[in-house]
Amino acid sequence: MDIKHMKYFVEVVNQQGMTNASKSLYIAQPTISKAIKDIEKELNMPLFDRSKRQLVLTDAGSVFYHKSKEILSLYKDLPKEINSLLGLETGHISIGLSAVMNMNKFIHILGEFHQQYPNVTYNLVENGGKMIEHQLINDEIDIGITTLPVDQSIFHSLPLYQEELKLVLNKEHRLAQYQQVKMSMLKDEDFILFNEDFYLNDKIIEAAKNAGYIPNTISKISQWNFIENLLNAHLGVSILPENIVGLLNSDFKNITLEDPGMSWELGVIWKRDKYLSYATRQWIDFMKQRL
DNA sequence: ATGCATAACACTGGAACCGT
DNA sequence: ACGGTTCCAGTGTTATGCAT
Repeated sequence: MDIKHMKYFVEVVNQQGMTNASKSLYIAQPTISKAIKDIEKELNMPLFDRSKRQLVLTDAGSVFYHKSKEILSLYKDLPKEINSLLGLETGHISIGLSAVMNMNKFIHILGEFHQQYPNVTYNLVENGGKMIEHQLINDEIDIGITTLPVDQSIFHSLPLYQEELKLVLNKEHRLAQYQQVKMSMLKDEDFILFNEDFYLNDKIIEAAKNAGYIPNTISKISQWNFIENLLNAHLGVSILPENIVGLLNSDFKNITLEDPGMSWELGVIWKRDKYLSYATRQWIDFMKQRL
């Protein structure tokens, strides 16, 4: 059994079948079949339940899958590790960014990190908090920036900053004259919310429920800058973190919400029990120093 | 029809051997 | 010591069988 066996096995699981795996790996199906048999022979236990139409992982197969992924990840990062020992400090970091955050703060820190480690490259992906957690669990990204708290048994976290959530509406709106508003006063309003991938969405719906109603959602978006157009068109009101409010056109009115708990905290999170590349570890250390 | 397993065969690279 | 040849194990392919 070697790295190649593990690579084939992981691909069979990922592609949900040997035939699909053979296609994605550009090799013949029997090669895969034989490789899986070889592993099973060496381990002396089946990795798949073949009695069903589709291959199903056995308990042993599940353990082998997760361990193989770890080993393949270690193997992939080996050249980078060696480079870091030689002082070349190269690497690549995939970062999932909350689509509801002020990017300027983050980009500034990234810029400073780049000065120190110019050979490190990045993949920046914008998403909702739930999707970021999902991507971290599936090892699709190395680091996420999202809402805290997170499940501490799955993730490590580092708080970034806390901010208030503000009601944002058109200046001509009937509530625009108020300095402070309660959620209960928004009972008859149409809400422009984020989609279900966003924890902000959950928070707003929960606050509305606490105030005794289910918010009437007129539109669900995945990019905060769409809100500007929808507010301009008098389509409804929205609730946004104050850092995002600061980026909006000044023609909108933002109002403090009196209800308790209308704030949130953003933080850096990464998966527990996962091997982190040299570049990723440096990035986390750098963030810790900066914060 | 589709997907996995098996058999037979081809190709490749390394080890062993041999002649110069 | 060096270079050429042979052998063999490992890894892949195609063809085909079998189960669902």
